[in-house]
Amino acid sequence: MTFTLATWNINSVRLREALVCRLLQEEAPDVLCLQEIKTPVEKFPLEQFHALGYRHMVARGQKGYNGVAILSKLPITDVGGRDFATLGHARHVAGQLENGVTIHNFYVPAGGDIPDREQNVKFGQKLDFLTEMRDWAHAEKPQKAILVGDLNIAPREDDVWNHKSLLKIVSHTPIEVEHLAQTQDAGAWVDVTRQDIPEGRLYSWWSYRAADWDAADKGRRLDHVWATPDISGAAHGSRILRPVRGWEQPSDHVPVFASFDL
DNA sequence: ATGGTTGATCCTCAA
Repeated sequence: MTFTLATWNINSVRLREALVCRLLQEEAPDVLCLQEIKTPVEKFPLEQFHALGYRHMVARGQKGYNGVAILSKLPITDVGGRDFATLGHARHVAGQLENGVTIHNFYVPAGGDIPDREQNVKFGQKLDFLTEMRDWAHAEKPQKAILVGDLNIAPREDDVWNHKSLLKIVSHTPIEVEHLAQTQDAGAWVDVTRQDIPEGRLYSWWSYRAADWDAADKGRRLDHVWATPDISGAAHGSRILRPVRGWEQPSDHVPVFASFDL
């Protein structure tokens, strides 16, 4: 059986309910992982997604900020959501499909503007969150697992529009890239997007602040799909849906897709 | 070096 999964930072699911419906209708992923739903779970707009065949969901929400959800056509069991770095934020939820695959959906803290934990508490919290993800992966020894989400780090030189000019910009600093690499190594996670598309620039986010995001094209690859080695060979068909950034009243992130033959 | 935009909620903070 082949299933297709997508991850998308939606930046308010209540405001962009229609955009989610459009993606579900046009692309029909079996599973859609959302970040920054910005709502408590009880106010999540389920009805239209249900009507489109997405009858299953696991989620962690909070009022106004953060929040993660996994919408699925396939039955999915809630297997927990952890409060990494003890921030009291809804930034992780995990679900298990009937084929035994576990999906972890993450929204890693953005980290503020100054890349120094002495001057900026949020940067320290971001690094601590990644360190706890590393320790968790080391202890968990994940198998048949997929980890997706807005990890808020663009690790490679070709994951950003200009490597040199972003070295001191939060999301591409060497210390963040090192923390992300340690998290990835601890779970033996394979970067599925780069397994499928090893060469060339890839972006999944473009700032709202650019006058013309498309022409300027100052993007970063902040959104990731990882898999454990026992199923990474089954992955194929990765895509980043750049045109979604041009939809009406868009999120600043676009969906990242991957398929698995399992 | 600076300012640029968006969303939710409260009149500012986070991204």
